Amino acid sequence: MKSKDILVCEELLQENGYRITKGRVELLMFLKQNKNPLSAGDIQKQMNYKMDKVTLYRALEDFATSKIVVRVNLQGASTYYEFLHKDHHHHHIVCEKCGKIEDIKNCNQSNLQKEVLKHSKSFNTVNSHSLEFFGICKLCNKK
Amino acid sequence: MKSKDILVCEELLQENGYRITKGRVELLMFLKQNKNPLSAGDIQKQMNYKMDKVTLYRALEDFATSKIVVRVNLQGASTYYEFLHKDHHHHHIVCEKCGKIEDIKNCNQSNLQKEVLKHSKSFNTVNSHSLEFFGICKLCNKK
DNA sequence: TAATTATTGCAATATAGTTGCGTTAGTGAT
DNA sequence: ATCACTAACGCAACTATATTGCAATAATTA
Repeated sequence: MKSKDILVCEELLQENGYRITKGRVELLMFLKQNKNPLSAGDIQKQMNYKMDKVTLYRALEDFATSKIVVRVNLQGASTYYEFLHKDHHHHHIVCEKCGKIEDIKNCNQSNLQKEVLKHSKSFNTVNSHSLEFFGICKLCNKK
Repeated sequence: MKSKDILVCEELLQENGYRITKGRVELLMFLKQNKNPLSAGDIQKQMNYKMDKVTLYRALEDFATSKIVVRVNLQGASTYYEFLHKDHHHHHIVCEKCGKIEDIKNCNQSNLQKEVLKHSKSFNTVNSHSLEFFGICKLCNKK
């Protein structure tokens, strides 16, 4: 019998018009179970199911377009990906020494975006925003 | 006689312990006069004074460390750089169609960062944050 | 002016992400 | 079940972004 997680992921794929392939189900499960944002490289290394990087990038691109996953821009070279748990909109704070990431949950999204529109001259639509904090975690500060 | 801009840039270099070289002065002037965040590629193409990309990256790295310039993470492959005009802390909204960038000035920085510390379990220091909005500008919306 | 060393440019390399294309395998219709 | 259609896949090659090592150059200090 299939686990609930598999079923949820398969449904997500179907709802968005994708085929239910082993690779995409595994990828979604992996992202869903991972609390932190992960780069494509992280995913390739850490996921048990192995897929070509091209396949991985194409799947991530599709998932981002369909808003199944969120792209996160932190400092550094690569883009990070995070499963989108609905009604859990959040941001991150990253430790500049050890890379630790914590979620920041209090973000009044619609207020923030309304404020922007109130002050903007040339924009009348805000689709998304990224908000990330950079600092030093308590552990690194002790050292 | 030297322009005021040159003098300001030379002073910035000196204050931060860098040598006053043609390249670094030209680069700082170029960034200072450019209102939008620019990628390393943009800078190489648009700046009259030509420098090797390695030299450029090393200068930008130094300037970011000394907080003479700010690194901006937008969507897309490259890091953007912006001259740091003191007391003009701001963020950006980027048009997802045409790439137009507008500054967003109302950001209560210290409030935002205090809020984060209030809610964070494992952090006690916030050094910086990035906040970028993505949407569609009025012109693109008309089309 | 000489000594010191930051800065520069070149070549090579690393890392992230993309494109083209032929093959494989889900899906929906028969 | 089988077939036709085409999304998804994997490989090779490629592009873009950024970094490292090293020898040459030039800004600064003594």
